[in-house]
Amino acid sequence: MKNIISNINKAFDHRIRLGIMSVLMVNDHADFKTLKELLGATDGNVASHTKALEKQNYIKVEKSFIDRKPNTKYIATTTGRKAFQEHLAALEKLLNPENGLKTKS
Amino acid sequence: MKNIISNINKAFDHRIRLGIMSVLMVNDHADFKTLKELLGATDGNVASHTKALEKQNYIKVEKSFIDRKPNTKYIATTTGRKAFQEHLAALEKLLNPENGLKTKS
DNA sequence: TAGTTTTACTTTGTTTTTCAAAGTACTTTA
DNA sequence: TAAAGTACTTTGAAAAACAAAGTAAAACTA
Repeated sequence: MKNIISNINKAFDHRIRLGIMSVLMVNDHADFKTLKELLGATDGNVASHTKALEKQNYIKVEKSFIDRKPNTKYIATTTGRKAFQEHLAALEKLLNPENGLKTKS
Repeated sequence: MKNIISNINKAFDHRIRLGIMSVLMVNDHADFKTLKELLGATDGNVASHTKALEKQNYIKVEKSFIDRKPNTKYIATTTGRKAFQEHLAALEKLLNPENGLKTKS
């Protein structure tokens, strides 16, 4: 490890994306509206952050019609779950005071 | 709490700022060069992220000369320490799977 | 059944943030 | 005293974030 933040994943460096992943880790899927409400985000915000995670292959999208209305369902991919867990491990390591951050005694 | 990310502090939403605060939580101070090396960041990057934290009154800066060379020392303020600890609490709460993120049984 | 509102998103363009290269002001070394 | 190094700061381009506006179909309303 070259530096103390090298294992922190840039893709999860934003609270909305962190929130999306957290939701998708405990639920096998969540739809657009659910994410929007849980995160208190605007439509455009949910759209762009989910798109960013999709681009990285961390989540996938399934579009269908439920009750004749369009429904967009987001699901964390295996890659995404793995990446997120590694991110959490990196966070824990960084934030744990007993981890060599002290520069002098 | 209106939504699951409302207690996550936007000011710490970036890995470099997270790293700076982590370092300043365990060390009573750190200078420019130390932060730069620990974080593996560029000069401009350290400058702008410390400035952002300074603007929020989360860290303060002390400038002096050591061995006739300019030295910039960063110190976490009481406000900053408090804000960071609250941020960590919010993160833990969000990331703990047993915290009401499940939308259905 | 024509018009209005709502739902479920997507697109757009502005604003904000991030970033590293270049700049500054010294000090040190040759 | 010229060149190189140190310790930052400034700058401006590039990328990201954001919410307002747009779209399209459904549902309600008169």
